[in-house]
Amino acid sequence: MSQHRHPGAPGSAGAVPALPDLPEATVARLPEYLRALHNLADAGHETVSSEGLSAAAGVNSAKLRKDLSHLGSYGTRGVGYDVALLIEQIEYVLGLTQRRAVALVGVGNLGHALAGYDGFASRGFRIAALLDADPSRVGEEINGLVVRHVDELPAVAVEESIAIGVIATPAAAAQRVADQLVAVGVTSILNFAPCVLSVPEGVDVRKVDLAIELQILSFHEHRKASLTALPATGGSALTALPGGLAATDTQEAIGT
Amino acid sequence: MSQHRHPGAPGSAGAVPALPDLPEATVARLPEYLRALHNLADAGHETVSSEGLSAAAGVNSAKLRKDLSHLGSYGTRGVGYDVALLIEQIEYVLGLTQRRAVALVGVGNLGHALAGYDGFASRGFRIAALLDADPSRVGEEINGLVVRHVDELPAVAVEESIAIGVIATPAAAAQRVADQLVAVGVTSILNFAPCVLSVPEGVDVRKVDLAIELQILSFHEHRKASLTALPATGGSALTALPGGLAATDTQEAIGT
DNA sequence: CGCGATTTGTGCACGTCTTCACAAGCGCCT
DNA sequence: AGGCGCTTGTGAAGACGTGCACAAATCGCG
Ligand SMILES: NC(=O)c1ccc[n+]([C@@H]2O[C@H](COP(=O)([O-])OP(=O)(O)OC[C@H]3O[C@@H](n4cnc5c(N)ncnc54)[C@H](O)[C@@H]3O)[C@@H](O)[C@H]2O)c1
Ligand SMILES: NC(=O)c1ccc[n+]([C@@H]2O[C@H](COP(=O)([O-])OP(=O)(O)OC[C@H]3O[C@@H](n4cnc5c(N)ncnc54)[C@H](O)[C@@H]3O)[C@@H](O)[C@H]2O)c1
Repeated sequence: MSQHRHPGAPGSAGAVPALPDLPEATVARLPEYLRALHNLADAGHETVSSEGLSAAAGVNSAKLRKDLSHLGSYGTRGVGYDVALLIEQIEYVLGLTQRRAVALVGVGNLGHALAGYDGFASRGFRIAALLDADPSRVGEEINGLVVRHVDELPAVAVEESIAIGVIATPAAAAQRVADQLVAVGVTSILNFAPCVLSVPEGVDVRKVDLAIELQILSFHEHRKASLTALPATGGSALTALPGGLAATDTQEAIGT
Repeated sequence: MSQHRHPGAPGSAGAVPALPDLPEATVARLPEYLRALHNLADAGHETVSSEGLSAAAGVNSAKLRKDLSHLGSYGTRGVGYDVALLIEQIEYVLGLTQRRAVALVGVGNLGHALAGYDGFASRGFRIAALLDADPSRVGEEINGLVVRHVDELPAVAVEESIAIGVIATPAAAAQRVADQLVAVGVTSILNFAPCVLSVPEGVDVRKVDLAIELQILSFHEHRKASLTALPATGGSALTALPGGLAATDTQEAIGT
């Protein structure tokens, strides 16, 4: 992944392409397709059918075809999609042709883990700065990066052309940090703190909340339990028993 | 119209198995309401209007009312919702009246952070076991819990009545771990590894993928940039101008 | 050169989610 | 008691997302 030509392109031409207006649901799935495609490429596949790719990504094949058709994608009927080309296309649409610089604010428990995560680098991002408010943490070196004080954010933003801010501070500080990020021009924020952030229009915020995920699972556990407590139909019972391992396909995904 | 069973009876008399069949979208928001409610309760509020709660949770008030109406919840017209009662109701529906035991598999970079996270405990869960395949990690104590070998999973599952499994291993090991979890009766899995898991029907899997979140943000960045850029020729329209954007006041506006 | 096998791209119908708008219910004040 | 303002709960409409089913396109082969 060092070359990137064919930016977009059906119309080819040189000018900046009109970015297709993708449905949110599609945008949320493209990264999944991209990951699956990279796996396929590594495995030596040059082309892949919608059936194959959809299986690898855990979605319905018709949905996948529709998603790809939205970005004016090129598949070949009777053959499938060219893996390398599709990777290029998706990376272009997602804006991954340039490696975006990420600033991570809050280098605590979670922040440390994130700072040391190489999944960022391999998927189009560069952690360009670590920031914290705690003087005792400032100066610490993690993974080759030195933690700087959050007050240096304005300088750092310019130095590193920060495009995305990640908030990993306690909830109480999150809004303040978000304000600071917005103030230096950041228009995309990934928030790990369990709280709602207020930001001006034009700024995108995505939230990751662990406890919420668990609580959703808890609901389904609760529901499953309340169902097994009733059924009278003699069917194939099974409750807590392991039984056989008939792991088959099928999804179980829910969008954010 | 029809009489609803008595609302979440924490005391659980004898039979209240019929759990309302909530829309998935609603289920995903309930935890958010719950968090907001706890904040309100801590702040001393005894009641809250749908307007107030929806603002705190970052959603539309009509949506909130419809969500709550689904779980047969009773608010009082002209007054609002009783905060304490609503908390009870939502916790009941989400199955949080019992503290569910969580097994965390993969105590590496991320696993360490999760193990030390107190947001679990305060939101209805108990990390009951830490498991890893690396012998050199087994025996390590984190936050009062000793890391055990993943092969002990069957024993641990019984000892601790594990209800939910969290996978924080590399992607290559995730499917295997999922199979092991399923084999010991776990029917809810939270997966941090960037891969698709195959599980039998009846098992719920939720995935958290950091890179995907960033890539979605990247798309919107790309889109925003392509909109603001017009005449300038080619090249990436890097926007590193902090002073450019409005200073912004930071109130209102929510990212969806 | 044409044919059959294959696979894409999409029209359409259906289900889910969101949002508006408003009647009905509730408490309070006079 | 009656009226008034406030807030819930919900009908209806529309936006959005999903998946089937099939025509159109393409390849390989005889
Ligand atoms: N640890 C986890 O596994 C985990 C999981 C999910 C969510 N979270 C959430 O992520 C956030 C961080 O969790 P954590 O466990 O790392 O907490 P932590 O207390 O270990 O780390 C927080 C860090 O933020 C820094 N900080 C505080 N105020 C700041 C400010 N104004 N500017 C910059 N830095 C500031 C602190 O100095 C500290 O280093 C919390 O909101 C938590 O709820 C954590
Ligand atoms: N570190 C992060 O911030 C971060 C962020 C997002 C996603 N992730 C994902 O989370 C997962 C873990 O990341 P990490 O940085 O902690 O990796 P890590 O290598 O630090 O830790 C992985 C741990 O899993 C253990 N393990 C390996 N195979 C196992 C098995 N079969 N059974 C039990 N344990 C096993 C290893 O011994 C190791 O302790 C990865 O899939 C990663 O992509 C990590």
